[in-house]
Amino acid sequence: MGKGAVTSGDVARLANVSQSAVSRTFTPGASVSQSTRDRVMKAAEELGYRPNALARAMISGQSKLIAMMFAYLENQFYPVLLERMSRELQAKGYHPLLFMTESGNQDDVVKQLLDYQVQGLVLASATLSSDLAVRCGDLGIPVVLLNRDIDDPVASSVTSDNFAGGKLVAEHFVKNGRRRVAYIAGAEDSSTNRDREAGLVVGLAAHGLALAGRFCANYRHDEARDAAARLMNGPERPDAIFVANDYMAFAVIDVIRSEFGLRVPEDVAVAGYDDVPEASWDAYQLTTVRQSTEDMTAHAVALLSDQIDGAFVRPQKVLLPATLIVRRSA
Amino acid sequence: MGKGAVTSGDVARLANVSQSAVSRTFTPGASVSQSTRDRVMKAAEELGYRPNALARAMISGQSKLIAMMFAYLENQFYPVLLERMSRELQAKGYHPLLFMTESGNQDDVVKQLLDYQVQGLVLASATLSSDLAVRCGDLGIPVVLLNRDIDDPVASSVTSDNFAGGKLVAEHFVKNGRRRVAYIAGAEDSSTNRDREAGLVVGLAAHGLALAGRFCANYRHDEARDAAARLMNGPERPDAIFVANDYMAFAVIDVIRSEFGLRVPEDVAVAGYDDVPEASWDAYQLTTVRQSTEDMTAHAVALLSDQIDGAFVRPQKVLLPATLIVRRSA
DNA sequence: TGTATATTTGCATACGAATGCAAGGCGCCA
DNA sequence: TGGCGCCTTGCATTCGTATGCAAATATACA
Repeated sequence: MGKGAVTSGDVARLANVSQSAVSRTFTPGASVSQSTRDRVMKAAEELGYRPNALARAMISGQSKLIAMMFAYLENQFYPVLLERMSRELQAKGYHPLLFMTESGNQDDVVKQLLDYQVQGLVLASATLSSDLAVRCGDLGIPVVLLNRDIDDPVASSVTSDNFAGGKLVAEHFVKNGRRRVAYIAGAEDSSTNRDREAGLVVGLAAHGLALAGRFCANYRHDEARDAAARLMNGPERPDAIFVANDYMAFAVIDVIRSEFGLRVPEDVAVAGYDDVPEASWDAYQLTTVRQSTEDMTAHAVALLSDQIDGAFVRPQKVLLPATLIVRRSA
Repeated sequence: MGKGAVTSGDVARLANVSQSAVSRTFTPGASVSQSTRDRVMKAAEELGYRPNALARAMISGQSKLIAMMFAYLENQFYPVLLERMSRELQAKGYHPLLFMTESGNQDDVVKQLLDYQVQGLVLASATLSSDLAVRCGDLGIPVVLLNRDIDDPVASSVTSDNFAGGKLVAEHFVKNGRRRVAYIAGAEDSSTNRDREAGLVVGLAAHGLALAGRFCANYRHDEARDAAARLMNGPERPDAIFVANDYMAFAVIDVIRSEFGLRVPEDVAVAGYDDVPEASWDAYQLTTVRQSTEDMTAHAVALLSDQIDGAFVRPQKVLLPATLIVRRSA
């Protein structure tokens, strides 16, 4: 049918103007008189014309594409982040190009997204390797890390104050009389995990306590179940467990209740991190540290567009406040 | 630095060949001798050259972009779908462009995605308006509906056998002695919801039963809580509730337990639909109807690429089997 | 060795829109 | 009426790559 093949030339012919006039009509701020603009718009409407974003991107160097890389979406925090980011990018006239990475193919993925002349890159799973970000940053593409950070100053990052968050949990546990506090870690090499654990440890130390146990579950649900079981079977059963994120905390609570027949929080208190929507559900009522996805995405988008607009803007590290949300689980 | 501005011309110059030779080297199936290919590849590597996908798309008409539209990602089923779809598209050399729609902006979104010359469209939330699909289909862009369907034959669709699934639930309830079966609906205008309800009603009728209650919760968690409360407070409290999807079923179980202090399934049985990962978690152990996301996405991608490759391929309606997964909740 | 065929190669052009440049139109003021 | 400046407009070129065509080279076969 229409074949979608309506070009600015077609519109120009129908409106009796040059192709440039059509282009200018669709370019905000270009110099066109009201009368030709009207004629062009009328013709465009009649033909159902819309500017080809690819052609436009080529000549202007503005693809309006932003790449978003995720390693997984199982952890409910990431879909929330993805949805918000996408909406805000769209609102600003950008379009998110989604890339799911696997452990082996990160290099390929980066090459692919560069092929599409993306104007920015958002990395949003905690398990992506750091030198990827550096590589893109070197190519002049703004990079924003969401919910993680790396030492290299080439990339911006938006995280909550994970250290403070971990400390809040420690203090809450101690204040409620918990003495044997264990930690279930995410991935050892993630900054997020490191900081949360450090906050917990420091917070406990302030009251003369040390970790009563620790296992790494790599941000995975099944490994979190194993870790919880091992903690509960250990020589010194903990009376409180801080889990590196909510997603794993749900697994921990499940194990404590179903496999050990114990009560949360009476027998074991559990706290998570993120405050995903599911954390407030009755089945878990999870005490957790909230990081505001609104603020995270708003900052991320602002950082991106600032760097895109003004080449002089430097990458920044944004640290958002962490809030303890006390529910029944601790 | 590099500015990413390495073009095929640069490579050609360094390799002492024409720009065409470079282009052909990077075009599978093009005619290049092994020796020039080697020279080109060496030069390309040296300069860090990669073909500009946008320019390539313009000339070849193959953007390799697939638009994916979602209305929301809260329901855990959609992130799963999104992740799988993205991975499979990537594996086939396509790239997913993500669009989140709101009730008001669907028209804008369609225009935007058309601007990017997408080669296919995946609609994956049950609440998206139907004429979107039709409009794109009319423009010659293959459209695949995931987990929903419309009457118009212009769009392909991949759904599970929702009617059969609803019936399975009815039979399971009846077999276990439930007599007062209620239904909590998704959105009234969604085919998925309609079919699941029809299956339930027919299945009950086969045993001389009628619905003991029914509320619509629009696929929303909070509305599902309200609906559950109203059912439980109603004149004839149900002994079983079929909820149109798992996401709402979790809310229903929460209300039954927390607000009414009743047990699932002893007092009220609950069944959902989708078999999202969370359904198998101990806190809910939700009996549900599984629709295989593997099969759904595999079919969706196959339908898309078939239609893209051969313009003669007709849209198809794929119906996947529905399997009852019996867990503790019913 | 010569001719016929297959393979490579470069040239030139196309894709669709944006934009610098210069020419045209208009109004303003003296 | 002439001269100056501003706003519009069209022409031509550009972005980076793919591809039809014809020329050039290599290969096959007699």
